[in-house]
Amino acid sequence: MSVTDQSLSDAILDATKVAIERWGVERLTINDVCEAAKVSRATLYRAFPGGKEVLLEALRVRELELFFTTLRAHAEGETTLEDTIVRCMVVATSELRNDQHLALMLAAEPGEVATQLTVQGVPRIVRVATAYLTPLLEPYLSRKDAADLVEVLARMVISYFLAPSSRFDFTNEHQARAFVRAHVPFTQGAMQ
Amino acid sequence: MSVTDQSLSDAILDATKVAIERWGVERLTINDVCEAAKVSRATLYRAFPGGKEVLLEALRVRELELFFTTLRAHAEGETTLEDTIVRCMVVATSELRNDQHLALMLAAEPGEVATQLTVQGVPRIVRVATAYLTPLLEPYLSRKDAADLVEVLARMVISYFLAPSSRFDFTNEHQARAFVRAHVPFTQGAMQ
DNA sequence: TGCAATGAGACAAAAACCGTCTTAGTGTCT
DNA sequence: AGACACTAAGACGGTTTTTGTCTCATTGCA
Repeated sequence: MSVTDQSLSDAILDATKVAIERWGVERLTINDVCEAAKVSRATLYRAFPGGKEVLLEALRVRELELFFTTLRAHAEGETTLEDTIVRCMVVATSELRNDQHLALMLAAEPGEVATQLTVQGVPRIVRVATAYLTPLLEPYLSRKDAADLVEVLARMVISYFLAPSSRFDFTNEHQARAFVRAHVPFTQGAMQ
Repeated sequence: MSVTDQSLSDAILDATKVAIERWGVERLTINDVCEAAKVSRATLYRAFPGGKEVLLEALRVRELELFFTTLRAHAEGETTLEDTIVRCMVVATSELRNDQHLALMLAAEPGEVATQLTVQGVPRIVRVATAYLTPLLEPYLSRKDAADLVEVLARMVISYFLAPSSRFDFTNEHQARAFVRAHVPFTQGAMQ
């Protein structure tokens, strides 16, 4: 039962993603999702009681966790604090640029991304980022320092993603490293 | 007045195109067009009395004529019947592949393209094609033969666009030429 | 000033959408 | 076979969107 539910919910969330990519969140309809998932409306409402809002919220949660799971996997091989941080920044920024993880995480159209991302999205992103990435830094820092650092870095990545700077392009490893050395505590050459 | 009307209508049609590219024809609303055109609803309904249907119909007409105007311009330089035919086929097929002229001409979503294109669209396309392209062939053929040939070729291009063949890819000049020589009357090597 | 064109928005009618519910069908387990 | 869980299909009333029309104030220009 639990397994069936899981795959049904997943299939519906997959379909939601597909439907959003086609119609955009604003024009998304429950029927779109049902058609994409080849599922009746009754079934969808059973899986996600509460309708569209609950569905989108579930999708956001799933995509957000997927995002940070992937990110952590990319950075797990690094062997120093600086390398770990740099890798996280590069991968996170690159993923945000290419994919539309963003639109899915935030369930907002391009125009509203900025608003949603700053006002509503950041706290949750910071929370998940802390939960997923703090362990990566614990070999090098105390738990509290690691958590504090993850939060700061998450905010940095979001800020530079929303408003790119000509000084630092975080998709470029060298520039990301230069940024880290200049501005992140606990790393070589950082301002203390 | 006439000039102003002309540029207003054109601006609205341009906006319609933009809005369709963003939302798709199915989810297109009049307000989308008004916003894209920065025009009030009253103005739009004054320019296109009858609403969405009239608007889309006007867009189809404009895009269709633009398509064949461009096509004729591409083929006007050729100096033999065969070259003219080949060029038309290559350019037409290529344009259809790349752009979404199709969606605009037919005002239909991908799923419905086939239906619309075969049942409703073909007669009109054939009519416009005949009007625009027949003159290109008149140096080589009688008016009647030219018109008949244009119709057949138009149907060929549409058919091979909808259901591509591994034998003949009309975007490839050599393959198009081979097709013409094998199957089009009045050209060298054709079956009579 | 007078005139043509436009923007803004109110308005009712039509359409789309939502969320719930019933019914009938399907497959599974005992 | 019979009970059970699950689903597709679609009817339903209520809500929101969208449509098309209309009025009125404003703008720009002769």
